[in-house]
Amino acid sequence: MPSKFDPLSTEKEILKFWEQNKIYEKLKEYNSKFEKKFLFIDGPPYPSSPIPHIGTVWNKVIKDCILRYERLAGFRTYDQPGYDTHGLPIEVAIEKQLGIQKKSDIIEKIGVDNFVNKCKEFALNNASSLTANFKNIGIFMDWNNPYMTLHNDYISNSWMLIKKAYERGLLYKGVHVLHWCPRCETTLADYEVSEYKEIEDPSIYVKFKVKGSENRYLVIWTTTPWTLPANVFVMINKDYEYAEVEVNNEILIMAKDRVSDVMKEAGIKNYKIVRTFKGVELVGLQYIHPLADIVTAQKGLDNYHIVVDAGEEVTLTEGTGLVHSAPGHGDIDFEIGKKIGAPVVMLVNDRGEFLPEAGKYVGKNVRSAAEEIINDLKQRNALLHSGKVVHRYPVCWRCKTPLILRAIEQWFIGVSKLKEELLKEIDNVKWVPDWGKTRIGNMVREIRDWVISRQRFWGTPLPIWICKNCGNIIVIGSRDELEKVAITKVPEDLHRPWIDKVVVRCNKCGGEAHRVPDVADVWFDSGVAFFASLGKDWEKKWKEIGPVDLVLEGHDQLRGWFFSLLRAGVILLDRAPYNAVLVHGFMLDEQGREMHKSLGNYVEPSQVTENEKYGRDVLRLWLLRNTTWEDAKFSWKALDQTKRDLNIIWNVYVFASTYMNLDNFDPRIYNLDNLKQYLRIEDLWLLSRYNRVVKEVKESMNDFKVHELANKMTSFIIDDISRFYLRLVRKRAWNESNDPDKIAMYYVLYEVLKGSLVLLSPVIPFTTERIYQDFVVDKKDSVSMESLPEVKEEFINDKIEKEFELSKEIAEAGLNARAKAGIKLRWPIKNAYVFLVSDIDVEMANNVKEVIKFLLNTKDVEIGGIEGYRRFSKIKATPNRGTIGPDFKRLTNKIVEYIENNSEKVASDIIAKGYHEVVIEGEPVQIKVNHVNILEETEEGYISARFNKGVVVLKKEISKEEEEEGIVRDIIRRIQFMRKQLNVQINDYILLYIKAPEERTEMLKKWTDYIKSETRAKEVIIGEVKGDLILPWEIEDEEYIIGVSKS
RNA sequence: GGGCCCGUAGCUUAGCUUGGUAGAGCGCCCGGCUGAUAACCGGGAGGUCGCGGGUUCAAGUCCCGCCGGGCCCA
Repeated sequence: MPSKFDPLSTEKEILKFWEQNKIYEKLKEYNSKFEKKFLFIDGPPYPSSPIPHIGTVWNKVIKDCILRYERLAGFRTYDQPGYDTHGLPIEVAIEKQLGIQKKSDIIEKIGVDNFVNKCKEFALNNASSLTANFKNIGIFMDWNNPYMTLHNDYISNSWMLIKKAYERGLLYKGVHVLHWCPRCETTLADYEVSEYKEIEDPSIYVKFKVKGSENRYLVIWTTTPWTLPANVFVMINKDYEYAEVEVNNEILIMAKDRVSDVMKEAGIKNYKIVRTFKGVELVGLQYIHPLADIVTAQKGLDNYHIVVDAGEEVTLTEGTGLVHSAPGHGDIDFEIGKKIGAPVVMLVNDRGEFLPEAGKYVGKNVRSAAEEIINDLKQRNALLHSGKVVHRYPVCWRCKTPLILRAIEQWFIGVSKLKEELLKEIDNVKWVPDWGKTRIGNMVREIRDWVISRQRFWGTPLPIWICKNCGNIIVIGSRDELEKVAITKVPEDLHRPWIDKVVVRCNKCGGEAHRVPDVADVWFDSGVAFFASLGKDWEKKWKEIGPVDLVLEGHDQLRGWFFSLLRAGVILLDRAPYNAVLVHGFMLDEQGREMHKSLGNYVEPSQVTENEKYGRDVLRLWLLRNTTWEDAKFSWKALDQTKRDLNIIWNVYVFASTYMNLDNFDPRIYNLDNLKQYLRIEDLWLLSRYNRVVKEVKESMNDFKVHELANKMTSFIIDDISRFYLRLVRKRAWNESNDPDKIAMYYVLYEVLKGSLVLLSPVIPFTTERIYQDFVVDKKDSVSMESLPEVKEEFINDKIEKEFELSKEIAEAGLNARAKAGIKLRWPIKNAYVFLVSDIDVEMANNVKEVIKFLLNTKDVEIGGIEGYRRFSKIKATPNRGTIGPDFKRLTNKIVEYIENNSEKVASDIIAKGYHEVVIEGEPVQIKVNHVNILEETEEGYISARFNKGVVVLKKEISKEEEEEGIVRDIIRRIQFMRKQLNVQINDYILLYIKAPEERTEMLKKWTDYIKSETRAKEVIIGEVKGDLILPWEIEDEEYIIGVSKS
């Protein structure tokens, strides 16, 4: 493998390798033989744009990581991607393309068939482009076989849900007040009302004259004057306090607490509250509608124009405490009106224009008519005040037109009846994280019936036929079923307009039944994915491979897709269709804002993946390291760091590969049992660490915690292997012979690195594939065909890991002491002293004495109890809370304080007798050695560094012998540098010439053998200036001239 | 108005399910080219873990309230 890490060219190479060697196809074939199954259903993205958002890339990379991991884990993995291809996003895009302004133009000018075909083409093109982008970042899914909601098999399968709902008595056509887009001319469900805009609307106070009075008026407030022609009654809260307010000889009735605000807003300064009373007095009061003479629909409504108690639906935060109600244009109005038997007056057509029943306003757009309505009110002395208000108003999620509310007849599935079943089912699902369950639970408690019909073209046609003769409803569950009852040809394409022409024979009267014209809600399309995507014979397939093992999407899908899947699963199968849900966060910009092209903060994935500084795996690793369910902020700095980490990982494999290849090491001819006796303690430590990490990672992945996989594996390779183990074992690789000591090290390293490669392959598949092809000798076609490494519990050794942790802590303190004393690490010292508080720590440190010596670069190390520090120090005691707490409970803080205030006395008693006695709050207390840490201050001539388990002491002064060896090591270092400059290979010999200061010449002659062996020199000639490369070096203020030649 | 999430060193964050003396990277200060890698390695300083209560011998971690920020519903 190349020694230099170059992600961009590596990744292109691997993309080609995968393509040319059909790696995915081979993997699929290989994987299909596994016994256990893992069914994954892809949440279908909208192919509305060919370039994916980084957040979408994160989504795909998480999915890819999990799928790759499940394959390694031995699961037969169902990995079909999906695309959501119907609905308003596509329709609006095509309308724009074709310059269509209104729905009727589609029918009259373009033709529905033509329109539908263009929608289809658009969706397929974008899907194709997205697919290429996903493949490019290494997403191993079945891209030749995506499910698409526009496929006829998918549509045919999906009909079964509606039929099942019908059979269960859940399907109905009914009237509800729903949001309506007058431009798109379709209803929208609540969950599609996701966009709001700041909109200016009229804010008017209107007087409704009390019937039978001369000058008494109910005052109502509205920002939707267009709903006044449809007014049926007025709502109050009977428990509120109301007032009669005298203004210009008129009595205005409103809530007492609203009087001053209303007067202020209306600019009325002269008014008087003449009476206050409970709202109950108003109930049943009749009023006269101010526009009755010009609104046809108001005829016959006199008896309904009364004041009604609506309880807490009426608030005092704004308005007057009297609420004008138009059941045809308001949700709450509708529900209250149903209770009291009031008629539903709905005066607006699909385009947002008034119907003839609106009388004077017929044909006018509801928003445009506001001014005229306000004028008419004024002329009738019914307008108290007219102003403007800017408020957040819902707009169409695709075309941004302000929505209106209309009571309209639509097709519903009565899911509110299934509330208890839904709540029970979410308990049976694993939610990662837990709060996903709490959230969706709250949604279920507030669930409303599912409006599944839409008045558009490009969608799944509702499979509902109604007999023209007798009105019988026929619900069809599949294409096969339709063919059996159709008396006309069933077209290949089940879309509108062709499906509209299919006539069905009525099974009741023999008459002709025609399809209702509606198409289905897009959440219907995605909600049926778990079975509709299985193709023909979905029921048989479901029995084989259902239920879904995992669905995985952003947290917005709790209310969206996860919810629609859940509803569909319970309706169709009486169960949640999935076993587990993983929720991921959103990708934000560096400031925490959402990324949008219009905001100029949008980063395209290719800015990372095609950047020679980074690459695909850098992006993948960084994405996966973020905590999956939390929103993440994009960060170039974090990508820099990730690149560095990947480089270190690469170098670990370069090191291992280089030396193993040099020695022709073949792991297949050895086994661990034979090599066990040659293992050093650091080998055992690495095996312990490795098996522990493998175990932890497997546990993490049981919960699909991919960020823990990514973080633990990279940390293990970088911290444990690169920064620690390789430093310890490097010298073992230099040995020329096939020494078992070296082979043992190679064997352990190979096993660990190979297993690590496999575990990392779901995270960084490009890099691991490249390394795998060079590093692994017993290899398969691809790293992705490997199996997860086994956990060998017998190697997990708490004791060794603690010993090595201790050695690190000792080394850290020792290096600190060196730095304080100004002693370079390269200079060997004769002695270091380590004093530890705990006898157990002393024993452990002695077990890793050789490691400590190496790490400190000392010839010897004296390890002992903390009392040994007395030779160098004065002593003190500090409290150890971890042991005081359990022993003394509530006295703990007092004892801690006592020890701190009597440090030396406590310390000396403990040293002398093993304990210190004191009375605290009347209780005798015996402080023992394990209750404290004994620390001491260092004498002159020595330098120490404390750490929480003890102290490391070094002699400040360097001896002559130590100095000589230090200089030799400095010389050796320069020689290594020059070898590199000459491009001398690791196993090549050199000739060496060294000219030293006169007083060093004799000294150097004593060290020539040492220098030879350390630098791989054939000869060392002292005193001559010669060589292919000659450089002067200044070492300890003296000049040395070193010459190097290849031999 | 209701629900959910987040708050740890100057910056970015791990730790929380399973309570025990708070870790990492960058930045800052001081060192180093001990034959993979200077795109590297080492040491140090720096943290009232948003605030206040509670449970506990012991709380970043569990419970309650508040403050600030974000998302969803209305």
